Order: sequence, then structure tokens, then C-alpha cells
Amino acid sequence: MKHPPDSQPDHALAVELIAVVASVTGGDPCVLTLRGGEALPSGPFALGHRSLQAGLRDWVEQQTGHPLGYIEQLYTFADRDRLAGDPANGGAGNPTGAGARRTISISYLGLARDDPQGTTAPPQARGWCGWYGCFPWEDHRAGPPPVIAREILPRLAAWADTGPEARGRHERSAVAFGLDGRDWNEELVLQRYELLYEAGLVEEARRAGISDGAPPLPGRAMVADHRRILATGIARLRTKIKYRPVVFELMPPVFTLLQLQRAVEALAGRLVHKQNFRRLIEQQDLVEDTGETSSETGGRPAKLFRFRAAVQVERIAVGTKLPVVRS
Amino acid sequence: MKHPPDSQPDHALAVELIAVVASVTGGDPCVLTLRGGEALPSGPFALGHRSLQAGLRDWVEQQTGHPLGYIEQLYTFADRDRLAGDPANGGAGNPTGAGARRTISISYLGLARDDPQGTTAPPQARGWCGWYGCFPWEDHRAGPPPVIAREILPRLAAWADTGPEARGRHERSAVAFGLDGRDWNEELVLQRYELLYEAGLVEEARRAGISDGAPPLPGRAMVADHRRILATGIARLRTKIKYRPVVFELMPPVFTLLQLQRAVEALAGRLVHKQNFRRLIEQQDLVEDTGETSSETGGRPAKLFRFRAAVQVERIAVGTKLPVVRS
DNA sequence: CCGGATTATACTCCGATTGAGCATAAGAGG
DNA sequence: CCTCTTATGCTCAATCGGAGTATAATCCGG
Repeated sequence: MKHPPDSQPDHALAVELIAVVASVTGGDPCVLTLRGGEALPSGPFALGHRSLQAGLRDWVEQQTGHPLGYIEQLYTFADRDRLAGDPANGGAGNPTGAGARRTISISYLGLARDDPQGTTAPPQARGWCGWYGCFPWEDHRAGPPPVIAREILPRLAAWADTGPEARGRHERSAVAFGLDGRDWNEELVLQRYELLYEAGLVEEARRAGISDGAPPLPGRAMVADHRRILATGIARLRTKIKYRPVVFELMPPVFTLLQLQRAVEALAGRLVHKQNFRRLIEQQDLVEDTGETSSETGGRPAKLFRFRAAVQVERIAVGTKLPVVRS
Repeated sequence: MKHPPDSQPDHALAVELIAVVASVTGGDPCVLTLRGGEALPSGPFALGHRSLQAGLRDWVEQQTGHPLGYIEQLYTFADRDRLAGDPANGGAGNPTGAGARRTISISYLGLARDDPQGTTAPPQARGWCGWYGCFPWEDHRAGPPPVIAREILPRLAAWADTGPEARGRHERSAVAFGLDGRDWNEELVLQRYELLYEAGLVEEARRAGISDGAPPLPGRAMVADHRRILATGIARLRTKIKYRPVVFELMPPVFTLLQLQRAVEALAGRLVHKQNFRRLIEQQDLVEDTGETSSETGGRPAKLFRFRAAVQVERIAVGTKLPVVRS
């Protein structure tokens, strides 16, 4: 057909599916992991799979026992040196030259409810692992984490000073961490992680031979580039909750507005204005009153709401804006 | 390592890179194609490629001679029956069962300036092919195209009536085409194409055995599922121009605000309010005055502007909004 | 039974943003 | 000079979004 004759299937290419499955348990955002937080669920894409989605669901369910609800494709990774230094990939003994076997990872973001059906085991026992254990600098719900001012900023500044493009490095740091009067932007999860990687402040960078000499930052590392994929997923979710009603995929069937707010705050890593949040939810008709109330919370009983499923279809239509002309 | 023993590389998997490269020529949005609009540039991903992006650039440049500027990953396709009935894939003689060879297509969106350097050949001769030739129902700059009311809506309605889930089909049609008092949403390019495909109104559907009996809608079909991939690219670009200054990648180094507006309108497929558009551009500091003017346009000479490159970095920081609390 | 403490929910206020349009400026062409 | 055409400046009202005040229900300890 249309390709040159050297287009035979390349036997050194492996295609794998990998999942970032998020939930909120006990007020904290979690991701589904294997082996106590070391790795994301993943498995090879096989001919038997009807589609990428189907294959992904199979693997996740098989490896973790959790059925998935909503899923969406995240990103496809295939850089030659993305697994550099990873022991599972041959480690230092298998440097990243040509001829190495190449893995293409197609990542998905999934959302699930943590459903402690019958079990009394803690979430960790069921594979859930808190995000902020991997990214301590991302949780600003109680103000900026001290690690930023105490460790990250000085070390980033030192790194920026050394480089040939000091100017650019300083600016990227400033944008990523909201310095010089800029606002903190919770969506820049991936940019921050990649900056820290480049600067040699995270464990994975040191595996690849990049380090600033000091020990890595606090924050649990993961196998291969799984932490980068997780960062990609978190970033996507933080963006998405703002224009599509996906939070509800993480909520129980019935909930109070404060519970909903706490879930959003957990994901976004920052606090939201209570009254304005309620106004936002209500004026968009996202929820409906169940008529019942909950008095679990200590104060005045809260109304219980349920998500209006009809919204799923309607809300597809809300775009962002351009100064269009009507006629 | 961590996967079951059957995780050997699958020799029946082929990985291809495929590009939707957009530009605006003479006021109309175009995409870079091969063979007069039949196919998008594409080629197998090879071990020699440093990264997906690098491989894509190689293929596009080799096949079309156009160097790429901005590119971003779009989506990865691998459904078993996405190439159903495509002659290049074995056609009807190679039904889509298991055992068939499987192609994974990693698609990218690229932006390029059409640069008629030296040539006087028309854009088509250089591989550019107007979007709206493929999607006549997407161009609303001169009002809703008549084909919608005359052909699409009646046939969609008929299709919706027959189905078991008539309710859902009608609602999806209404959302996609802005019926029943809803607004037209130019971002839903992919939803519309997929709806028309499901309803059997487009050529590609008939290849796969889906048709409503009548001849396909006007609009040039493409090889395999390239038209779907193009729809994905257009949708992404229409979304993206609203929150990231990517239009400038399509503009000459110096331009008038009206030229800029026309480019945006070409992409969005609808007209924008002139004065408000200017206000938007200026208040975001996206451009700077060059001091020169152009009198090409027949009326009062227009100031010439240039894109402020500094914005690229700054604008990364603009997120969407949540009612956050400041402290 | 009363007075906090605690959470829920209703409303108000104001500045910024956005949609829509009017008015004026500066050329070209007759 | 008059008219046509495009460019550009400016106004006005409606809406949105951020921030805070006020009031309503509960629980709990005394």
C-alpha cells in the first residue's frame, strides 16, 4: 500500500496499556497501584482485545479486581530513553541505544468509586495509594507545603543558575511554582514534575544519571516512568473537573454538597470558596435534591443530593468561548 | 518482569504515525494531504526514531516536503474494525476477525504556515486540501450550510426513529447540530462525524456496510478512517484556539488584526464580533504594534502587528477557573 | 433548658468580563 | 468633495465571579 517497503511490523516494538485510576477515599485522592504503590496497573495490548479501552479494562480488573467506570485516553509514550536506568527494563546494563527493545505505552485515565463492600481492610490494602505521597508539593489545601520553600525553590534556583539557559530555567520555575507574584496553577502537575526531573531532584532522574548531588526530594518514586504518567493523569483530571462534571464518577450515589466540595478540593489540591462553589453547582443544575438529609456532620443537617444523569448529555454541548456574532 | 509470560511482542501489531497538519490559505482552512486529498501523511514508527514526534516530523517532511512547526499528540486509534472495508487493508476479502493484522495509529496535530516560496502553484498543488471539502456541514461562516436542513436533519431524524434507542438518538442529533433552541457548538466536529457515520450517511460507513439507502452526503471521503482522524484534529484545534495562542503558528510574521480574525473564523467555522475580538487580543497582550501599516485592504490602512513570543511562556500559566479561596 | 460550637444555606455587594452596538478616523476612487 | 470601505475608539448594559454578611438548624456540655 502507501508505505515504503521497509514498513514490515517491527518485532522489537511492544505495545502496553497502562492505567491511572483515580478515586477519593476518606477525603484524599488516590490512585490504583500494584505492589504497594510501586507501579500502575498495565499489560500488553493483545490481538484478542476488541479495542484499547477493552484491553485496558481487562488488565485493570484482572490485576486489581476493581471494575472501571469512566475512562478516557491520556497520552501515548514512546521516547527512546523513557525507561533509562529502570531495572525492570535491563537497568544500567542495557543502555538506551538503538537496537534496544522499544515499549509504546498507551495510557488511560480512569475514575472509580472506592467501594469498601464488605471489607474492613484499609484502602491501601485494596491497592489505593494517595497521590500526595508521590507529589508532596501538589497538596495546597493547607497552604503551600513547606517542602517547596524549604527544599524545592532553593535547589531549583541553584540548578537554574548553573545552566546555559539560566533565564529560561528561572522563568519556567517561576511559572510552574507561582513565583514573583504569579498565581499557583494547580494544573501544571506535569510541568512541575518534569522540571524537578530535569533539575535532578527526583529519584527517577538519578536513576537516569541526573542529580544535583543532594538526596532526592521526599515523595514516593515509582517503577519506570509511572510517576510521570501519574502526573499526566492528575493534570488532566485537574483540568477536566472544571468544565465537565466528572467528579460525580467518584462520588457515592447520594452525597452532601460539602462532600462534593471536599472531593473537588482533594483533586484540585486547593480549597474552594464554599458559597460560590454551591452557587456554581446549583446554577448548572448538576444535582437534584433527594429530599433527605444527613446529620453525620456535626452541625445543621445537610441536604442529600444526587447527580442528575441527564446532564451528561446536555453538558457535552458547553464549549469554551469566542466572541462570536449572533444572527 | 511484571507481565504474564504471554507478553512477547506481538508480531501482528503495526504502529503507524499519522498527521493532521493544518494551515490557513487564502482565508480557508486546509490540511496537508497526499494524492489530492485522499490520505493524510503517515508512516510506520520505527526503532530508528528518537521519539514519536521526531518520527512524525520525518514522515511528513519526506512525504510532503513541508517542515512542521508546532505539533501535539492527538489520539491513538486501534479499534479492531476501524479499517473495515478499506481496500488498502484487504477490503471485503479480509474481514475484521481475530488473526487479522492490527494497526495502531498514533495521530498528531500539526500547524504550519503555507509558504508559497517562489512557487506560483495553487495550494492544492502543494498538498493543501480545504477542510470543508470533507465536512461541508462544518462551515457556518455564511450561516448554516443548506445541506444541514435539506439533507442531514431529515435523514438523521429518519434514522433516529428506526432505532431501538430513538430517544437517545434524537437527543444526540439535537446536541450535535444545535436543534431545539440549543446553540451550534463548533467544537463537536467529531461527534457530528461519528453520528453521521452511525446513521450511515457518509461514504466510509457504507464501506463498512452501514447505509440508510440514499447516496452518501456531499463531502470528500478519505482512505481508511483518515476522515475521522481529521475530524479529531479539527475538533482539537477549534477547542485549543480558545485558550492557547496557537493561531499565530498559522500566521505570517506580520499581519493585520483582520487577517488574524479571518484565520480564527476559518478555523472555528463561524464569524466573530470584530470589536470584541480586537479587545480580547489586545487586553491579553498577545500582539505588539510594528509601527507599519498595510493598505492592501481597500479601506483605511490597518496597523501591522507581530506576535509577542514572550507570551508563549506566560500563557502556559492561564488555567481555567474554580471558585478558589485566596489567603 | 440554655448558650456555645458547628455546619448549612440564603443573600448582598461590587468590580471585572462580555455581548452588542454607535461613532469617528483614514484611506481609495470617482 | 462625496461615497464606499475598512480600521479603531468608546459606551452601555447584562452577567459573572470573588468575597463576605446574615440567618438557620442541629449537637453538646453544663
